Amino acid sequence: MTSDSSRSAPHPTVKRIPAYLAVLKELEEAGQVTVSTTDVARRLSLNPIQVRKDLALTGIAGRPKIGYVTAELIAGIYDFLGWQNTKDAVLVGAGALGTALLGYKGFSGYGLRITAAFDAGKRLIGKNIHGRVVQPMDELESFIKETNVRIGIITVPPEAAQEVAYQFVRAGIRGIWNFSPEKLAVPDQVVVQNEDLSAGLALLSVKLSEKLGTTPV
Amino acid sequence: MTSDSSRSAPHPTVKRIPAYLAVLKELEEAGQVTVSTTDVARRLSLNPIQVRKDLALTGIAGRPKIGYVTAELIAGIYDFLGWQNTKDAVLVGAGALGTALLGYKGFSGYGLRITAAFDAGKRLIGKNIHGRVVQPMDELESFIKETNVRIGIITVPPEAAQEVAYQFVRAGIRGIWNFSPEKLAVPDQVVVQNEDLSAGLALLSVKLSEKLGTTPV
DNA sequence: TAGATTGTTAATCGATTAACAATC
DNA sequence: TAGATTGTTAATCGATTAACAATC
Repeated sequence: MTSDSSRSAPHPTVKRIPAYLAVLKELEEAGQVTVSTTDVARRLSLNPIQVRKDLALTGIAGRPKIGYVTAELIAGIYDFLGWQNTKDAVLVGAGALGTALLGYKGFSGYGLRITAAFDAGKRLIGKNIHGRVVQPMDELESFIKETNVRIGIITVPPEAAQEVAYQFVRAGIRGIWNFSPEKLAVPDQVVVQNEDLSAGLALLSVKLSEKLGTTPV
Repeated sequence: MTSDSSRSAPHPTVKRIPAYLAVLKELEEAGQVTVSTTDVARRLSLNPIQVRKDLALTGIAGRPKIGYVTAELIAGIYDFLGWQNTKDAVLVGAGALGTALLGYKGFSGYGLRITAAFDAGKRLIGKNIHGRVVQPMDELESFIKETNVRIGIITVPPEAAQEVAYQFVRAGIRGIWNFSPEKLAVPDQVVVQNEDLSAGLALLSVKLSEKLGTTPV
């Protein structure tokens, strides 16, 4: 055991891991049996030392001069992220964004399967979206309890988000993937991951202004 | 002038700014004429010192004991982000995610207006999505040049993303908002903001494993 | 063997937090 | 006036990068 397992993994590192996974999968498909961090770093415009340190978290060791066994590293990353066992999730809010997520093929590669969709709007209930029939909100809590699902996805308008979060928590959801711009109040034992478009757009705006020389003040 | 305008703004700060904006707008609507960083920080579970330092970037000064004038601070943030003047953008990839973005009402509050949508699929061309008619790819470059739009949004499958980026660059796009998981090669004068679902999901997975006590190794 | 690569320890860098004087 | 709040300077913390020994 190389790393101190009591310290939790640094967030910046965790966020880079999926990019490593994508590159490694590509290289594996191209028949590359071993891979060096120099190579991975170059493909992602990163520092090789950083890549090495990040990948050390998986517990997979490389060999000097040789590098890492591609397949071993891929398996190590799946283990690290817990993506080797597919986890079920429920989605609430079957609007445009919810529909997009329900139709997204890539989640199977990320160990996620959205098993059910719910919505408050009568117009959407009963509609089949990419193989899942939209269910009414008053069935949400019993569904979560019965199927023991632990991940909830929120794609409702901001004013409805907190109420959905309350229902999630009451029913036993432990991880919330929040696509609404609303900050959610949840108890300590529940984790929230916010996907905030406005933060990304703010960064794009500022980087763009800097690049264009139009200091935005 | 308080801050050194030559140093570019720290990314973590820029990403927090929209959250401040949302809180301040809410408070303004509730009739709160002045606001303290203590109050803003509490509502976002942040450190007041950090909020104060972040908001200093806008150049707006507060007054001891009083706080900041809410409206002034809001205006300052709009200025800082360059969101006071709405910027036009083109979107390529009119699938589920593209449709969701085309239908998103919130962008007007972020100074963004998606003026046109393009797609390579004959099935989608001509379709009216939230008021914009999907155009064929061979009209993309001329459209960008004619309308002088500077922001491009990519919501195509990963294998098509780089080619779209090339077309964007040739036509004069300066900022790319990339929703595909593909790393894009672009020249120095073009900025790219990646919205990567897999990074967010990786963080949720790891945080969840830590919380559930199932050390994922 | 020589050179490339790993992996650890140390140094640097940048962001966050603390301390505190100024002030309404 | 006293207390709350700003805003600056200093200290701390954590992540990135550099240096370098080990090794295939």
